[in-house]
Formats: sequence, structure tokens, C-alpha cells
Amino acid sequence: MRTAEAICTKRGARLTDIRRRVLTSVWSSHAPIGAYDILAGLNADSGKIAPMAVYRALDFLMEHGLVHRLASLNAFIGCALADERHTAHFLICRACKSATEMDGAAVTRAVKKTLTAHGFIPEIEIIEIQGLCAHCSDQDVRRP
Amino acid sequence: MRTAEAICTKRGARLTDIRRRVLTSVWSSHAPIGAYDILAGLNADSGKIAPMAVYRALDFLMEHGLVHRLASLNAFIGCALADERHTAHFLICRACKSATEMDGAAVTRAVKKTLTAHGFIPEIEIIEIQGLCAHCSDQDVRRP
DNA sequence: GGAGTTAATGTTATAACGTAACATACGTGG
DNA sequence: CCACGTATGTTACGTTATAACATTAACTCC
Repeated sequence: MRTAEAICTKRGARLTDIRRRVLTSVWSSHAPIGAYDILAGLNADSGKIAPMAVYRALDFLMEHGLVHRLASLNAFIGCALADERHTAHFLICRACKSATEMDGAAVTRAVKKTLTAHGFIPEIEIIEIQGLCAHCSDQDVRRP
Repeated sequence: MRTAEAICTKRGARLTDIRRRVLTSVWSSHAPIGAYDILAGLNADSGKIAPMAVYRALDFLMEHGLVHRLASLNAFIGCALADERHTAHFLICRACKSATEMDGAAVTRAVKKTLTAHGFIPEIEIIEIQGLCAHCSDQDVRRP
């Protein structure tokens, strides 16, 4: 959280009140959280923030790498490695709902190689693997 | 299309009228197509099909590998390799809107390796790379 | 072929996710 | 102070997806 402020000031970006509250909300959820859940959290305490405000804050936070979006869940999650620019690859556990960034080096290499073969110039990489995390697969977790 | 029928009869699955029409609609779009666009296409000719019907048909078609869903676009696309069970990886061109299944062998290997290291058991792999395809990157296509 | 069963579709309503467009406030540098 | 760029407020709407329950069609076993 202090990191977030540091990053923003370093870049001359303003971590305003709403943005800070949205970021806090994202971090305080252990699992990926939807925009409207964030909204509900913010409006529980105080007033009436509109969806727009949340989406704008999320856009800002994503631009600065503080938050990632999980396309397959329509949800958002805090990024622990915000100061290094990177494309995130996620492992999403259907049992405990955790979403952890995986070590993507090998995958990124393989993807890059394949793309070159196709002559494709990448801009956004979405890699989201859903399944069971190590902890949950030890438990007795049946298929959906 | 004949392939689709063959697959369904082989599996004892019923390729009903709606399912057939949805599948045709998906195939007749060169780009990934949204559920409501499919719906509009069907309702252009004849009567009033409800969204539910389309989503149900899409679910069926996906179960049988005849169609894939692109999570990052909320859209659907026909699968050319429907009889082999496979996880599809897509290259999505932002210029021409094409979405082609890439050769995923190397990537799949890398993913599998990384997952093993994490002790993660995969069930669904979503890999969607957005960017510029070979053809469009030859043209003068600027960033968004 | 008719009764019982499962699969598929119809119907209605609503949930969940996301954005356009325009007005207003806020801060910073000249 | 005031002009300009950035951020937020506000309203309304567009898009994507599903819940819940009723009805119809197909299949099967005797």
C-alpha cells in the first residue's frame, strides 16, 4: 500500500481518495473481486458512489500495474509486483477461489516462440489457468 | 457442418434445429461473434428466440467442442478441429478481428511444466493473445 | 401405442457487468 | 486570479448472462 503511493508519486500520478479506497478494497479481498462488489463495499460505509467511479479507478490502477483484471472471471485482483512491468499469468483455484500469479518465464518464452512462427505481434497476453491449487487438491474436492 | 452432425450422432447428442442454426451463425461470421449478435441474426429471419435459447445452444456446442468461447471478448467462434479434444489457444488480431487457433503444443508443454512446479491441477486453460496478425502488421496499422 | 421418463425449448424476469455523455469541482502553474 | 488539464459527479443506458418455472418433444419399456 505504501508501495502504491511510492509508485504513484514517482510517476507523478495522483493516488486520490477513491483510487486509494478501491485499491484497499481489492487488496482486502483474498479472492478476485468484482467491480460491483467493490462498489458495494465502498457504499456500505458512506455515501453513494456510482459504478463509473469504480471502473475509472480500476482503469487507473490497471494502467499503473497495481491491479490486474481476470478476463475469465470479470474480476480484479491486486498485484504484488507492481513496480516491474510484466504480463501476469494466473492460476485460479475453483475450490478456494484463490488466484495466484504464476512464474511465467517459461510460458512467456514458449508463447513468444510460437507467435514468431505465426508472424503475430503480441500486445496483450491473457493466460488464466483454472483448476485446483496444491492445497485444495490435497483435500477431498470433487468436480463441480 | 457435416462434421458437426457426424460428431453428434457418434456421441448420441442431438443437433437440434436451434443448435444447428446457432452453429451456422457462428460459422458464418468470419470474426468471433457475440451471443446477442447471434440472437439478432436468428431473429432477423423468423420469430422471437430468447437469449436463453442461444446461450443454451452455445453451452451444448461448447461441451461438444464445436465452438469455443473467447473470454476476453465475450464472444464465440467455431472450432475447426472439433473431433480432437483440445484446449484452444487463440491469436486475436485487433485490426482485422480474426481469431485463429494457434499451434499450442510448445505452450501447453511449458504451461504443464510450470503447473507441476506449482502443484496445480489444471482443468481449463484460457490463453488468448491479442495483437496484430501477420497480414495486418504488414499494413499501416497504428496503435488504438 | 400409451405411460412414464428424460431432454429440450419456451417464457418471463432480473442479475451482473460495463460505458457514453455531459456537468461540476479541483488543483497547479502562469 | 484565471485558464487549463485532470478528476469526479450524475444520469442514463447498453451489453452480457442466468434463475426459475412452464411446456413441449423424444425416447423407452412394456
